[in-house]
Amino acid sequence: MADVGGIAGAQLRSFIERIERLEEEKAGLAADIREVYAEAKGTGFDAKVMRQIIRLRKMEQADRQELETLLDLYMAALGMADLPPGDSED
Amino acid sequence: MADVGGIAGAQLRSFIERIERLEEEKAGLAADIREVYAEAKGTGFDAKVMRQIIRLRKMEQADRQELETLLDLYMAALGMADLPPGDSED
Amino acid sequence: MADVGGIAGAQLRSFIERIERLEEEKAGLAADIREVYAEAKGTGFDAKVMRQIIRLRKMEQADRQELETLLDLYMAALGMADLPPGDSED
Amino acid sequence: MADVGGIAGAQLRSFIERIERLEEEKAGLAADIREVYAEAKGTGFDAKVMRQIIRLRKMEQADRQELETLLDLYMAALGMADLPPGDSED
DNA sequence: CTGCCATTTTACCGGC
DNA sequence: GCCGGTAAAATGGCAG
Repeated sequence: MADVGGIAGAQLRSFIERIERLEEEKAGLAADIREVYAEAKGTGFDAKVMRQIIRLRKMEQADRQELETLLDLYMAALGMADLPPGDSED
Repeated sequence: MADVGGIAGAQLRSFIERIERLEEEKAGLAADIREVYAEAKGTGFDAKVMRQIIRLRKMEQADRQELETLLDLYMAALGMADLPPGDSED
Repeated sequence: MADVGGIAGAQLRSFIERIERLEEEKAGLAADIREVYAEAKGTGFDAKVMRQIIRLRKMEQADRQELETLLDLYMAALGMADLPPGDSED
Repeated sequence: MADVGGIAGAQLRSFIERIERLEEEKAGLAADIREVYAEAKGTGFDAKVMRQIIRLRKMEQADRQELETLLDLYMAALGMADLPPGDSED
């Protein structure tokens, strides 16, 4: 610990408050998201399915990134420069 | 689902994208929070202690909320109004 | 998985069954709890209020725990032992 | 509410304590279950897969019960007595 | 049958 | 780099 009861106390307090503020904003966004789900539900969509879709899209994106990372690795290993995106073929 | 292949597709897409956007912002805030922890750590504070403090503060606040809820419940059970001031209802 | 189709199958089955057994008991207790709530309701108590009280008590207890944890963390950070009494160490 | 501050208080306390006791036991079982998962993990099994299996088995069992319930309904509708299991015909 | 709450499960983050 | 614990998300159950 830095300095119990000294100047560090004020600094710690500052850090804590910054974090709490950010967490509040985060909670606000979570609330917004819930609202959107609710609205979608009101329009006849099933939230559970929607969540699945979003999860899937995220994973596909992650896979894509992983693939690109792997590609970069291979290319680096081969001594080839980074080709512009959109030119990869399978 | 509302209408597979119909106009609902566009609507669903819109909902999904709104959510994804919000989630992105949320992830951004999470990153910010991590940064603050890192900065604090760099100044000599222990993240574990900080998290504990924040958790404790949140719980104290939650306790307060719980107590109020309990009070409201009791008052409702006793047939007392506890309406917010200025809120008239017919 | 350890060994598909080998002896591991029996082992897995054993784990699964142990868990299922425990879950059954757990479900039994949940049923018991529901019964108590029902009985209380029959005596004129409001389950919602009861739940709130129980939640509050649990949180107060949790707060206590958190405070102790925090204290331990501080003491550890300050290099103080906080060993249980009677626990000698060389 | 029954009687704020009267004899009901003792009764309420009793109910609360019974519930808290049961919840404690329930928590104990949850801990046991976690232990089994841990043990299984130590033997090389993946907890996530195990959970999936257990969920599946439960659903199958639920389906079976649903089927039996449905069968009972049909039989009742047909004015037929409860036949011993294994004697169902379509 | 809808909304709320508890529980459970998954994902993340820090420690060893 | 993995593991353990901790926080968030999500699912399921319950009351109204």
